[in-house]
Amino acid sequence: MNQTTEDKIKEAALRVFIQKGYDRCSSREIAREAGMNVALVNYYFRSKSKLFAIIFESVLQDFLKSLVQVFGSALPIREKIKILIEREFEFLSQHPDIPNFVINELSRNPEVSKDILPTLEKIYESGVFEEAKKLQATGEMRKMDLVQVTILILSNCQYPFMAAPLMKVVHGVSSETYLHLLQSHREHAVNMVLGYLFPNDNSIPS
Amino acid sequence: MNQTTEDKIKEAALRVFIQKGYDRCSSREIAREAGMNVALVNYYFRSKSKLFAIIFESVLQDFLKSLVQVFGSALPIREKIKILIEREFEFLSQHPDIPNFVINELSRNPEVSKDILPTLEKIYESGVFEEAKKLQATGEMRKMDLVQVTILILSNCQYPFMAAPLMKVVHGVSSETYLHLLQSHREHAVNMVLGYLFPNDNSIPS
DNA sequence: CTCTGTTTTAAACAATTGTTTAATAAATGT
DNA sequence: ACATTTATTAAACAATTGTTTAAAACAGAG
Repeated sequence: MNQTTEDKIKEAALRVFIQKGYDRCSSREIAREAGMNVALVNYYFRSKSKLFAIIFESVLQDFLKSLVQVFGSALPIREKIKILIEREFEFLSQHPDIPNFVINELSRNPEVSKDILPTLEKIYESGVFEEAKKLQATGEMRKMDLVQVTILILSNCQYPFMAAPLMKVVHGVSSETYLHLLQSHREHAVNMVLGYLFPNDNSIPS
Repeated sequence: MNQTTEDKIKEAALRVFIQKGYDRCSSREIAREAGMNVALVNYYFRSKSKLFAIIFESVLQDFLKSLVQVFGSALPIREKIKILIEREFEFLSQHPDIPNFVINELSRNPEVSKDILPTLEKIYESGVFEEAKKLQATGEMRKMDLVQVTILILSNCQYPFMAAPLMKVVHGVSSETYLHLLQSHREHAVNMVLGYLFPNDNSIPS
């Protein structure tokens, strides 16, 4: 509990922003969550939107961390994808509402802090795309646009968590049973994606 | 243009609600979009939330229509899934922001109108789940929870459209090239999902 | 035209929003 | 001890929100 007032505000803002989004919460709500006066929010961060920019940038960094770390590793690409999917499921199990949050706020304001660019460049510098192109040339990997490969992977990681409210309505399942389902969904995601991207690989159970 | 005032409000509300969500727009904005006074919104619909309930229910119906129609058809299940994916891509190409809209508003208020229940029951009455279980018993279809089958299918249809703002940031592509990518993504979704759900089927190109 | 009911408008309502101000409390340095 | 920043507070600001009111414009019937 030995944290500064500024940090208390940031933590409260993180919780409130992620849970409700920028427009669905008020400065007063953040202050209340942090247990202090409204004016302090602006005293430390000048405005609600400036505070949000700080929070959003750090969330986006966290959100992209796995991507950067895994792609930057020295593993063969098949392993990279496998580990990436597993890490995503792990991360999303603990932060299931971050994908929706990021996508919503990006669509509200697509301008993104330039502090993110170096992070993104790390992915490109890792050479993972060149590696993929080589494997595609030899026929080991299915030939398809590499943006689509990203879509393919993230679809099967993030959507299952994002769509929880919808699936609960459609299938009438509780939150607990749904989250339990997602646990066993992880290996399906791994097997399906790898099986499709590397059709000649027989190490994947059919 | 021979439409009644009530309909003009509904059309404006549909546009505004879907684009911005319930909390990010005002009654006055809807009225302005419809070209009339604010008070008319409440004159015809009593309140913003009652208007929203009407709009949301019809959007949800549209959103689930493909699911109901395709599953209710007489085709073999493999064809059902194939056509469902293709229909989803078609629908989402024209309404790319509906999935996010539905999921956001459901997570804001999970209580759903009971008018949706008959629609959902049609899916169960179609016998598609029994059909799937039979094929799973014979080994023709991969054995997995049928909720997960739904997740698998919808992941690869809806997420690509939902994640457009994120993908644009990560890969630095324009809206046009991204939407173009999604067109060719459709067959990948079909082939991957069918290939995974029906492992022994050789009619799918590897 | 006149009456009656419906539709539309401008104006006002209280509540809430983000933000600022001015005063107080706490901390810091001398 | 005092003086000076720094931190915190309550109160107020104008703007915007959803909603209501009361009057005006319009419609159709007699």
